[in-house]
Amino acid sequence: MPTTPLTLSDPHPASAARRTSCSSRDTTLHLTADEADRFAALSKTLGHPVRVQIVDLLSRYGGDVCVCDIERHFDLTQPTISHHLKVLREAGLIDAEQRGLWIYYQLRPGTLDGLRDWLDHLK
Amino acid sequence: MPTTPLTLSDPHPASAARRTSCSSRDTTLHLTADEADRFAALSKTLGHPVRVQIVDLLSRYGGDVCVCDIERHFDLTQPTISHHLKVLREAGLIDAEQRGLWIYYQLRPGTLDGLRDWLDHLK
DNA sequence: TTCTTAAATTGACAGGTGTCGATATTGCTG
DNA sequence: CAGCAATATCGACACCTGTCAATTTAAGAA
Repeated sequence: MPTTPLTLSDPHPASAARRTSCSSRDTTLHLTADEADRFAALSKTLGHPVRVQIVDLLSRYGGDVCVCDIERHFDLTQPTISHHLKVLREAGLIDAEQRGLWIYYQLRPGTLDGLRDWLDHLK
Repeated sequence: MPTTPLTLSDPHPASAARRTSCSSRDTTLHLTADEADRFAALSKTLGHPVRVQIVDLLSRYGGDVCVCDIERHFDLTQPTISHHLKVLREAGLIDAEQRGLWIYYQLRPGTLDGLRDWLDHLK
């Protein structure tokens, strides 16, 4: 029987003076789960180069941009572009408006504000 | 035989005055493929709430944070946290430094600058 | 009403992602 | 050296993603 009991349950015993110790800082999370989920979802939406280009295009050409003006820039089929637009729409980043046969897209203002602010204040 | 030939090949004929037309703006992409790829890759890396929290934690606690101080905040197994750290490492967002048995992580400065600037100048 | 065109939807498929349990690696300690 | 503790890696598996061809939907135009 050992004279000193095994302290298997405590990974950072203050009593273990011999140990170099990992300093074990008393960190706490400062983002809520909801904030982290939201930032992650928005980031994921921007996680494809075609969607990055579409967002950039809509940003630069302000008003409304027709789907056919988006499609022409990419070497992808029409359903694939339509899929990326749907991903952006469902994330709340862009809005669609139908005029006649055509559908125009525009950036929805404000959606990226939270993510942008978080990135701006990092480090 | 029709007197007016079918113009199947031209989706936006200037001659079709009767047509409302989608205005067909002369848009061009302003991001290079490399920039879009880079922003997308970084965004993808931030596309998981656990990685968002890890980045935020490392940002707030400046210096070095031990893996065990990261793990305690999540209800996930050690290999899963290790996986997320690897994803962040391989994207160049964080750096690891071993001291004794422990491994300390820190945010690598500058990696997110391009993405941040892009977001800042959107719209 | 029928035709045409723009865009969305569907279904399929290959490849990627997140998670875990099990195992390996590495460094300290006795 | 042997044992232990912190972290990484491996292998498996369910689920998600990007892409395309085929089809559908919806809005003019004839």
